Amino acid sequence: MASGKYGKEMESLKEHLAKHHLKFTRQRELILSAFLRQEHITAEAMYHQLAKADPHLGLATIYRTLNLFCDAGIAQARHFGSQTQYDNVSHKGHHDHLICTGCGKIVEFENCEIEKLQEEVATRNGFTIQTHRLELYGLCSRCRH
Amino acid sequence: MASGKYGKEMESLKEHLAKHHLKFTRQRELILSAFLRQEHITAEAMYHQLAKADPHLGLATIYRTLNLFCDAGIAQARHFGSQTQYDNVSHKGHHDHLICTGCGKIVEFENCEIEKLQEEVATRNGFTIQTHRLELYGLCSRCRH
DNA sequence: TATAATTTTGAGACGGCTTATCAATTTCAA
DNA sequence: TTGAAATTGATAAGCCGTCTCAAAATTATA
Repeated sequence: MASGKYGKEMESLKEHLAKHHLKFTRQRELILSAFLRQEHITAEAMYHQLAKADPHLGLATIYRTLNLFCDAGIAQARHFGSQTQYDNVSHKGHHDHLICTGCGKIVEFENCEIEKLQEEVATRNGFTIQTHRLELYGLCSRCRH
Repeated sequence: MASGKYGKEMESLKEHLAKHHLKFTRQRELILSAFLRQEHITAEAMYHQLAKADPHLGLATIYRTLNLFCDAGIAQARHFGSQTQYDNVSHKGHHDHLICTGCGKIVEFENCEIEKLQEEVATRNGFTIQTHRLELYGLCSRCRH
């Protein structure tokens, strides 16, 4: 099965495409393969990164495709400064962000206890968690001075 | 003392103005009074809200002033969607959100244990938290069936 | 108080990031 | 294979926030 090539993300994408009568294209496959190698990336960065693989790939297509990934639950958009970061949910599943409001530095962290408490909160409210977003904004040690 | 009218925020602002040789203006007072009534607001929303009080107040002035509040520690900018939300720092009773990906239902919750763990994570990484954002995405009990 | 120096304002121009448009191309089901 | 439907690339358009600058307001100085 060709779709096994990129693992569960490809499955998620194909499922989403089928469900919404969308098509599987060369560009979408290319962008997915590149995206899965990242923890998070901007559309612009991906545009430059893929310029060699396909010089004609348009920036609009990258934006559209990354947004498609968000709809399919593979990516998650995060706004910082004036740009949008597209996070790889599979990497992210267990890592959240500490974001310095001074210099923009981003530190990733994991905390099982927090995740466990999140599950409890969800269960208490009758929810089944699919994904989450936790961002702590503050000043890093350097910017505090 | 006239500056007591809006409490400690006015003190913070005047202190900041004095320190940086900036001036206290009618517009800054107006915008501060409106800002303090909000938990968070966008520049655009404030523009419309103040249109009656002062039809000539410019949008640029609102942006400049909200950014000034950030510098003075009264407000905190946070990017949400394509817009910037200016959070009122003095309102720290912030709640987090459970969001149903099926029907869009939003449930607010608070969890002190999670907050405590967040503080720990931040401290361990040398950060001082100013604010945070926690969103749990999943299916509510109704949408799961 | 009058005057001078400095800052702020408002209106609109501008720039960066993202989305919309549309003709040509590609995909996919029949 | 064929035709309907979706996608693409190029670029125009849009949105948000900042910058510019002359006029106005505020503060310091005399």
